[in-house]
Amino acid sequence: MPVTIRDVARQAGVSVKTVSRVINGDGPVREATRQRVQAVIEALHYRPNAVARSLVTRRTMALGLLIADVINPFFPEVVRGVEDAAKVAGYTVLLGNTDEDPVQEERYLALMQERQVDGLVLSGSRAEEEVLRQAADSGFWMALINRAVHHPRILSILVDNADATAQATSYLIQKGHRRIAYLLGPSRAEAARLRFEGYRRALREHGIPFRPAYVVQEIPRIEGGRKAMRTLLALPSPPTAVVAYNDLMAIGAIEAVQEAGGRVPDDVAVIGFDDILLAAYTIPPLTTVRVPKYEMGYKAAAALIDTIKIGRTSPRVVRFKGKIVVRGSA
Amino acid sequence: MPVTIRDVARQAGVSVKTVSRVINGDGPVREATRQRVQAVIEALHYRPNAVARSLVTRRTMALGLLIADVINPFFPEVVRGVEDAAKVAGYTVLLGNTDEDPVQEERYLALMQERQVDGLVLSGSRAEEEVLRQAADSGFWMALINRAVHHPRILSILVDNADATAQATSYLIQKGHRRIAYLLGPSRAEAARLRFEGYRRALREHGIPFRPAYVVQEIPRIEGGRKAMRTLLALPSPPTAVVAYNDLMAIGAIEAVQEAGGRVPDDVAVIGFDDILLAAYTIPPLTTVRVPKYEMGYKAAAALIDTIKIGRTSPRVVRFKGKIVVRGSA
DNA sequence: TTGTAAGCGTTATCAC
DNA sequence: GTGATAACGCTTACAA
Repeated sequence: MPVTIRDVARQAGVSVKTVSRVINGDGPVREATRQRVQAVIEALHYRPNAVARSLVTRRTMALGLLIADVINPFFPEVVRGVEDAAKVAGYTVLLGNTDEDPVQEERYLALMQERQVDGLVLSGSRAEEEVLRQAADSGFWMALINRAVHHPRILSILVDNADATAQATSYLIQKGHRRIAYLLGPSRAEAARLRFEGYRRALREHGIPFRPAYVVQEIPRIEGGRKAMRTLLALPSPPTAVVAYNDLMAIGAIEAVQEAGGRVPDDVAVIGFDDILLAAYTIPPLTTVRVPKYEMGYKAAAALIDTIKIGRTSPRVVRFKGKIVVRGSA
Repeated sequence: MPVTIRDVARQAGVSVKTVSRVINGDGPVREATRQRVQAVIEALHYRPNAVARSLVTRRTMALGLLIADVINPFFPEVVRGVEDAAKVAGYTVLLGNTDEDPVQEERYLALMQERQVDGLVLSGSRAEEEVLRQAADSGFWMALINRAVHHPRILSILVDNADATAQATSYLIQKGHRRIAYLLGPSRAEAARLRFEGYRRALREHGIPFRPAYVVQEIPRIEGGRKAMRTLLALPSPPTAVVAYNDLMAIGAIEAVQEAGGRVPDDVAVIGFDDILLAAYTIPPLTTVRVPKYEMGYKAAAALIDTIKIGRTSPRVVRFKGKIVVRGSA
């Protein structure tokens, strides 16, 4: 039988309310009483039951965290950022992997609501906007990383996807490239759309015509990048440079070029996005856009917690800047 | 105001118990009643409050998961394994990073108990054995990954650290190496002791004298490996091969050799442990011992859940085999 | 097949 | 300063 607040009260010869006061350090308690209660708490190894507390306070001091997949090297840093911010504020994190599957994400969303988490951080979210809106309407606080949804209970933590990709593309153009391809990510992802937009904008600004054949969409993994690059290489006039939706695809692209007997960056320059750990270790090391993943996770959780505390989102959107990291692939 | 089981009952013109029966699909309910209740549940968007349920059932259907650090490439796969097994069984995962710090780990342990998780999975655990024992004594179920503690409520999920390292060392010996160094991990880690033991055993079995100067202890990161290797390289008679506690140290060692103008594996052969994603992408790609991280995480959670269900650990220890993956570094 | 009442372990209300 | 007592939203006897 676990020891309860009642046991402590009885043992200390006080009421439960007094014990509660001692635990939470709120209401007034005579010092002598406090010490006596404290002693009993330690003697009995009493631990307050957070479940019972949550039932009455209506707060679980827990945050849900839904990510696409921890094994995907983009997410661990986000997770760590969220966890650190949560810890600082006394919150616990409930983790779920959604595999970029709207159905799984929605299922988890419902689960998190049942579990009464005080707020939810979503990274790699692919659920229908309507579903997110509905959850928010029902009183749920959310922070979206790399996705924007305009709603008074939804916070968005963004990186300047379009600008950063435009910069990366311009960088290639300045290096003399004209035949620049784009490896497109999943169309459900807002980030994918925005990055692609940045690519097109840079082309436009430099007066380089957009060629649909230079855009290949694939799954945002190494295999996807490899496959996409093979397609591009088979073109009558293959590109001399490639901008990828993310590092994983970029790495796959490098592999495909090398498999085909080409050299990177001499034959084909490759530039990625995210700056995952692996990026520094490929051959050649990947030139990419660094996304402040940890910081974004931290900020998402910290801002969400603030939001919950004050009862409104302010600010509604936080923007981070991506930064080109020039290494060997472009 | 959130809608409760009472609201549903009132609206459907039945008792709360009947609604409860419909939700949980237990007791007998007339089909017509069931449908009526179900309709009201949907109309009202009713979601049972898991906190209230947990308070009375005394089960949270939640597992705690304490790891050293999600950013350390060893852990994401473990996390994913745990999460997948938990999901299958209807459990939720509460995540915590302990940074291999006993103090933080113990703090989390207490927190998880307050939160009433049904069981706890620990990977990269560094808490005092006494602390774990005490938690177990107080009725807490635990699964330890890569650490053995003999206790009726503690499950251990192990990889054959000693054997696998002995194999790796023997592999080097068979390749003709005689001056083989060892990069030792954190002495608090049981895995570190066991792997080191395997190294010594292999040496002994092949009649190669053990040289203390060939053992360097460092933090189990890339920097640690680099530092340790530099020390070894400065020896009057430096080793021609190195076995590392983990891949991160091995990667650092490779870097140190190359920095010093040496070639891997020609001048110094390097062999790691774990087989993290990065291992396949270093130059040269790392020869290492593959540890079934995902499987160990999955098994830990699955076995823990079984254990909770039947009320006893059976079996008490699960052993996995490491397997040498020969790539380019040895 | 359905309902009533008690109680899970806390905190909140309001009196003393 | 301190203590009864009523919630919180649900499940579990036990009745009906």
